[in-house]
Amino acid sequence: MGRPPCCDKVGVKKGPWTPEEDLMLVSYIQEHGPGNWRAVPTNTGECVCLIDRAAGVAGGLQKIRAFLRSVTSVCAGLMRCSKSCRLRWTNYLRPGIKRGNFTDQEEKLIVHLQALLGNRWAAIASYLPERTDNDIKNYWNTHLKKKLKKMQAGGGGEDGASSEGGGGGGRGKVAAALKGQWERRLQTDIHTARQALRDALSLDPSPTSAKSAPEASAPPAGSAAYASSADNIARLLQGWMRPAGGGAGKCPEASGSTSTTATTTQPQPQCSGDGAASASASQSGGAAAAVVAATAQTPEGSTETSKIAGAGSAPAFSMLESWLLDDGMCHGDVGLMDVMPLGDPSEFF
DNA sequence: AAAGTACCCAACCGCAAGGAC
DNA sequence: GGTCCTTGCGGTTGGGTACTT
Repeated sequence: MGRPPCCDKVGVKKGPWTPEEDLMLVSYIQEHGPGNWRAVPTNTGECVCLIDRAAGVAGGLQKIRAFLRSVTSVCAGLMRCSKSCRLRWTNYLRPGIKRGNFTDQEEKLIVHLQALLGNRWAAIASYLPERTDNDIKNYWNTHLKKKLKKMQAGGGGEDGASSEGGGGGGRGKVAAALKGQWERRLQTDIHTARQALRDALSLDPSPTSAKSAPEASAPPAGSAAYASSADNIARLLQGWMRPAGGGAGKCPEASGSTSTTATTTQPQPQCSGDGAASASASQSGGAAAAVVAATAQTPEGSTETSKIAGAGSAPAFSMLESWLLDDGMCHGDVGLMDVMPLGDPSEFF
């Protein structure tokens, strides 16, 4: 048999993405929505027309248009394989992505989930709607793994949750037992698996614990300023405006402040569809923001937008339960971080 | 100041699952 | 039912940057 390569190896560009490539991709997705990645490399030649169409939104588009026209390769479409396009979108460009600076709360949640789910980064990422699996995976490999190792080596073993540590103290055993329990049940019946998940999470539904959300370490859900891809694109645009000094595709301010064109955006209730996205566009006022906001409206983006954090709500167990367990519920309505106050990982188990 | 080393992260690769034909 | 195609996932790598000597 043998699977054919996802694309011709000849003439396919690899390596870091350039700002113009990013914009082409975003423009394409604005028009067609995420998905059908196979068609992206061939169809992205349309992007200049799209940008023309959007030219009235902000003056900055004139510059973008001029820039794109100055790049001869633009009209030939993206010289990228579909896989690369999808990855770039999901890991970097899609709306609602928060980059860098993991909060303590997020850190703990990742540790919890890693203990429960193992290295199923996509599954873990689904509980952190504004983080990508790649981001979480990187963060785990570079920070958390070491941290946990240190803790265990330090004798405390505050968190026996590491999948590698395995041993640890009694708490680690409990965690392992819970994990095993949950997985066994998952294999037998989805309903019992749901119950197992409930058991494993063993949340205290009391209002006191619900109120104990660490407001200092994490912003209130309603006002969480998650960087949208408008910010991401704005950074790219910043890169354009500068002399091409650094490596292509690398944003000088990749983890730093947002540009002047992009203001902080509110969490967008993506599942509800349109309003918030366009609001974000008008707030940002930038060309890329308009492009991105329009992208967020695409109806095909259900799989993408379902990961996007929405407005917070009172951290009630019923909400958490729904969020976690209801297949039909759009996960974009509320992020787990919004409903699940986290304490010490060791307390968790 | 230069060289060496460690760290971080974006991107690639290969595999697997699911759907279409 | 079999084959091919597309998408998603997890592991790994390579290049850039920061830090140390």
